[in-house]
Amino acid sequence: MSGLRARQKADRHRRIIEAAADLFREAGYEGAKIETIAAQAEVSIGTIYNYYENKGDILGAIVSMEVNEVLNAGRGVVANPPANVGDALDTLLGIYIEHSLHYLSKEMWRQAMAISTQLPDSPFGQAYTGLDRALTEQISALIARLQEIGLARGDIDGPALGELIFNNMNMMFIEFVKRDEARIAELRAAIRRQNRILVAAIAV
Amino acid sequence: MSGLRARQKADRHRRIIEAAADLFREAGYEGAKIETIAAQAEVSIGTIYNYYENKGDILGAIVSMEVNEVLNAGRGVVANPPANVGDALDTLLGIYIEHSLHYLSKEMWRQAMAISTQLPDSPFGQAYTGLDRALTEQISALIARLQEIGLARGDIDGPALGELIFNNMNMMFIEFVKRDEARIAELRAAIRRQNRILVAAIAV
DNA sequence: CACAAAAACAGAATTGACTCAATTTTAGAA
DNA sequence: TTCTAAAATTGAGTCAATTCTGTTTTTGTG
Repeated sequence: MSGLRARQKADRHRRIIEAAADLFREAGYEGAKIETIAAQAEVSIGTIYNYYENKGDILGAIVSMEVNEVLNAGRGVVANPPANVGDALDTLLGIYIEHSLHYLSKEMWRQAMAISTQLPDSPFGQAYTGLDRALTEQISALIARLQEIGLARGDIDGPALGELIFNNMNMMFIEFVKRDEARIAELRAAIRRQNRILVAAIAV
Repeated sequence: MSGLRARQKADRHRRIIEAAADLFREAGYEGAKIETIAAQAEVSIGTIYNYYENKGDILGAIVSMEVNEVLNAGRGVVANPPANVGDALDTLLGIYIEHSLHYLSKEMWRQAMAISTQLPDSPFGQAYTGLDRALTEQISALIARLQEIGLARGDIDGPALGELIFNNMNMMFIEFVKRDEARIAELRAAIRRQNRILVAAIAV
């Protein structure tokens, strides 16, 4: 039952993603033609569209892998947070940001974000919304953890705060990927400055 | 010197924008073909591209008008803010949000936002970044005003707070336009809930 | 008023994402 | 092993944004 067909399918998925990732890196998202991806993956154009609804979904598959890695890395911080609110937030958001350009270029991020708002109901659009939610929840989980430990005030609206922090970081990240010359260190510093207001309000 | 050519130019700009706005409303952004816009504006396809770099820039011109109206409306609130921090913020952000769907549909917003991150260096991409900045600064100006009046603590980092509030609202607005069934009232309520944390931290 | 240069216009040609009807491959029943 | 239905693949064709090149209009000068 797990026969040939399933194996070929998985293999073709892999070949398409690999070819696309290579070409996106080399030529950029716009520069990578479906025709070229198909050729490099040794499948036809039609097959690509059998596996992915549109070009954006191919990029989406790559972005999802990246974000899932980030979520994974974040778990460690939530389980074992630094001993004060400011550092805990900075560490978690730092992981998100530092990881972000490992596999994806700024251009790829720009495209991915654009597609996710342009086609919110496409497979990737929905997946992306889910990833955002997962990140938001991880931040909320960190806050809940800090409240448990007694590092953050218990009367704070944790979920709302998590959204606030994620939304702000995400918007800052969008502006960051829009400017090629923007540096990660500056991004982190700016976010720290903004979060300082919150940290002051919620630290015990 | 201000002769025929300049007048024709202004007239063609107007005709293109009007035709595009009509068609975007009727058929949606994707559904509106450049060919049709050109026909309705009584110019050729080539001429449209002489006036706008790409389809997105046409939408951009419409969005810019809308946001400028919103900025204008916001000035009144900054000049004469409600007598407490929570209401002042709610009133200003309320104006932004309530105005937002006057001329633009959610689909048009989705496209506009997507384009602004996809092509940050296109004329519209840059304009959009400028508009975001102007909105952020207006929020910061409101905070400064509240600090002057003595309604907000003077030791708060106003500019950073302005960014935080704008970024959060903007991200919430993006999620709002991504879901057709989302309602303005719910959006405002969610933002109020998030801002409550900030209001508690900065109100005198 | 002519006329040359500059600016604007026009629309056919190009390009690249995506579709679709025909063909090939696989699964599994007889 | 043979056969048939279902699943998957293929690539030529479609569609719409954008480009490009030749033509027309405007401007300012002699």
